[in-house]
Amino acid sequence: MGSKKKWWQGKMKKAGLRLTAPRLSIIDVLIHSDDHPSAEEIYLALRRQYKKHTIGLTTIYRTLDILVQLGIVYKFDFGDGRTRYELSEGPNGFHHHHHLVCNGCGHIVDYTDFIDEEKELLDRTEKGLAKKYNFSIHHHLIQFYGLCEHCR
Amino acid sequence: MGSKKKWWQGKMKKAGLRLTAPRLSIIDVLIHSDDHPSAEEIYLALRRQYKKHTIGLTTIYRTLDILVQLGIVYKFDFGDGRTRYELSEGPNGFHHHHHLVCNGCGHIVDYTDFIDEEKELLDRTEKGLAKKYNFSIHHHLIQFYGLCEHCR
DNA sequence: TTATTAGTGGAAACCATTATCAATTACTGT
DNA sequence: ACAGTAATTGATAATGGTTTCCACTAATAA
Repeated sequence: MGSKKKWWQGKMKKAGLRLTAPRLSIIDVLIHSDDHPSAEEIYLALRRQYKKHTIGLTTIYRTLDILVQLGIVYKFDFGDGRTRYELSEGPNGFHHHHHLVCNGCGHIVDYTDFIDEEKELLDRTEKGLAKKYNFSIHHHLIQFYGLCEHCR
Repeated sequence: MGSKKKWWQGKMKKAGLRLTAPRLSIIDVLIHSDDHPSAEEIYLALRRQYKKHTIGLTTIYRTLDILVQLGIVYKFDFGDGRTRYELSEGPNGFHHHHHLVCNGCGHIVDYTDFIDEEKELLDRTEKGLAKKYNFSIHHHLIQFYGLCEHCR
């Protein structure tokens, strides 16, 4: 076993941030979550996990902000009034996907189909936009909205 | 000049909604706006316009909700803590665009470049997703995030 | 016109997020 | 290991965008 470092730890260290227990726990929740928890959902998950010492909601929000800044976490608004979060890469590497949102029940599908074609076009678009509008582009967001079979 | 009906009026009528003065005013603000006003900005614009009778903020929110339901208006979250709105079609037809958002100052560029290529791929993706996940897809959202030249 | 129903808007409530600040904790150099 | 120092935490209070309530008004139907 080599010294397999968790990829986000390097980023945090480099930014001069401490690897505190709350921060690591929050990332841990995100790793073990297969959807897009809100700050409160993360808070509740941590409460369940560590009965004794609760991590304050304030800390959750603060930490998520930091992680978003560092690009470790992505931030989404699916229109249900709360911000939702997900890890930008899976625990052991990249796993890019986009979202399909049901306007009826709020159900969200993470799809990876078509990602390659999309990615190719997005890269091209990104370069074009960056040049024309003099932006440095860091990331993009694609969502499709509609109704799932149950809400049809 | 034929009987050129405002396209949204048909949609509203068909939905059994009344074409009241407040509703028409709100759409009017959207028509004459070249950016993405929030509910409050629309409220203030109307206040400026009609000194006498103010249209309540409640009505603005309610009406926007309805217009979003009907697909007359699109709803966006650019991450500045308020929901923003724009007409889904220009006053006399279609004018599809996507958004480029500066994370520094919040400046937003509406771009139409690359839209054709994007559209072609999106249509294809949309069909594929609809079939595979059994969704009926109504619309999509694409945003690029980065830093503009001033915030670089 | 009257009856009926849809729409309005001020005030109060709601609730996700942010600011405050005293107490705690992680890292540094010794 | 230890103390010094600056970053971090978290309970509480405040903020602010959005919704709810509900009595009043305006539009359509009979």
